[in-house]
Amino acid sequence: MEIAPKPRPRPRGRPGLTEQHREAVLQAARDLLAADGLGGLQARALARRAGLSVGSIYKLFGDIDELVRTLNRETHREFAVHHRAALDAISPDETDVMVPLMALARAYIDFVIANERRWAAVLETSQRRAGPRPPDYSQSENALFGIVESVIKDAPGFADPAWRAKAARAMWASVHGIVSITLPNSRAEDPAADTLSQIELIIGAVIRDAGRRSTDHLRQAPQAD
Amino acid sequence: MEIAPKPRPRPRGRPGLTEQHREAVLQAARDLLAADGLGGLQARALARRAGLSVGSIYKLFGDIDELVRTLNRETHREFAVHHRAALDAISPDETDVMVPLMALARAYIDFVIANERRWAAVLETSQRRAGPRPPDYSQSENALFGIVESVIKDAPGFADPAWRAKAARAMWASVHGIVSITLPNSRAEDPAADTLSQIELIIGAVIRDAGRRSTDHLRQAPQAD
DNA sequence: AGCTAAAACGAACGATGTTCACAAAATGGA
DNA sequence: TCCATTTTGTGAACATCGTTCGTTTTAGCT
Repeated sequence: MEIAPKPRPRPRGRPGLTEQHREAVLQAARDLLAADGLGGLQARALARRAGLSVGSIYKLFGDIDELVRTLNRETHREFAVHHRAALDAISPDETDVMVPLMALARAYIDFVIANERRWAAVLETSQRRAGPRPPDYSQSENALFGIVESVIKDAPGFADPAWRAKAARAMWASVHGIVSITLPNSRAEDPAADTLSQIELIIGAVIRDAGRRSTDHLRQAPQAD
Repeated sequence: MEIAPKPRPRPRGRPGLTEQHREAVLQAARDLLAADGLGGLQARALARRAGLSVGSIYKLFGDIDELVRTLNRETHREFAVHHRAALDAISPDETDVMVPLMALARAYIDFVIANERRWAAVLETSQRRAGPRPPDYSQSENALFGIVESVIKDAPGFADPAWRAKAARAMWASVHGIVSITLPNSRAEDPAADTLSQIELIIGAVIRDAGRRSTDHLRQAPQAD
């Protein structure tokens, strides 16, 4: 006797909010975020654009912060996919570590430019919090650090795993700093060019320095401090 | 005949708000910012703590944003003074560039730790704006970049002024990135240690790389791109 | 004192996030 | 078919913001 796959009878009362309703709110939120930034995500505006009442927004998401967190999770996912794609586009027999590293940097810049307000929302919400960071951001950060770590794994001077992890974190925190300071302030015709060139200066120095330290004097592996 | 030094007669009506009143509001604002962050700077709370009415806050500052800008200017000034003091504490016949650079990094970290919410307020307000950055932040940034530039002026590999300027900006944007990512996330007993060590990795690599490039092959000075 | 000018005061307005008593909607039994 | 019942979306109402502006207070002058 086969057990029926739970053809649960419809519940008693008024039909509830469906997944489509949730998606309608999310789409309204995406539009408003892209148009007006975090400040555009207001309960009444969302309800109107999604064709629902204010109360339903709260039934679906608890509060506006939770809706913002949902959008930020989306942004993080796309961010990760975007970087993986940039890496995958590189020839597997490429030997110069700078090539994948700069491809990642370029991907970072492109993503920030193409998703200006969404990325700003991620940074703002991850910064305002007092306590521990929301897991999303840390997780996404760690994922990116992990990618960098794997890229430099076979480069000369990055043999020690602990040191490699530290270098990966330091390099990508630097990229984050350069992007977030240089990109919004640039009033050049090509804002990415200056940013990219500063990144190359830093990353190039770290890679060359590690390589020299591992081959110049053969007596020891690179050490922190 | 000497012109009397303007002993202007008191104006007619009710006595206006004095500089003391303005300072009372600022002190209330400083307290609330340190205690509750930017969200604590509310018109009614400020008025109560300063012993004034809500309307007076607006007479004195126009709006809350202007009050926040005033506080941020203060923070920027102290930030600059703090860094200059850290530099001045270094022996003038110190020859290793890493010494003043790491002293600046340490000063940066110490300031962020000692002025957590004030610094967060500076970053938040400089980030949320759509148009050009407020002049304060850019000015303070440029001042710090200028200090770094002057520190590396005589280091080997930084002869070219344009390249030196770029390196200074890139290095200090990196420091900013490392501090803002590593410091809030660290749950080690000494959060500054990890941050400082990552900074040393980056700055050390850039300084050594520039030095090697200028002495190893004597044919040319370091070039960007 | 009374008059007048100046300016602080704070009630009131509009906009916001959030809640909750109510009304709407769907099912099951008569 | 109708109504009782249950479930749940609705939106008016509430609390709290930033901000304004008519009113009240205060001082100087006659």
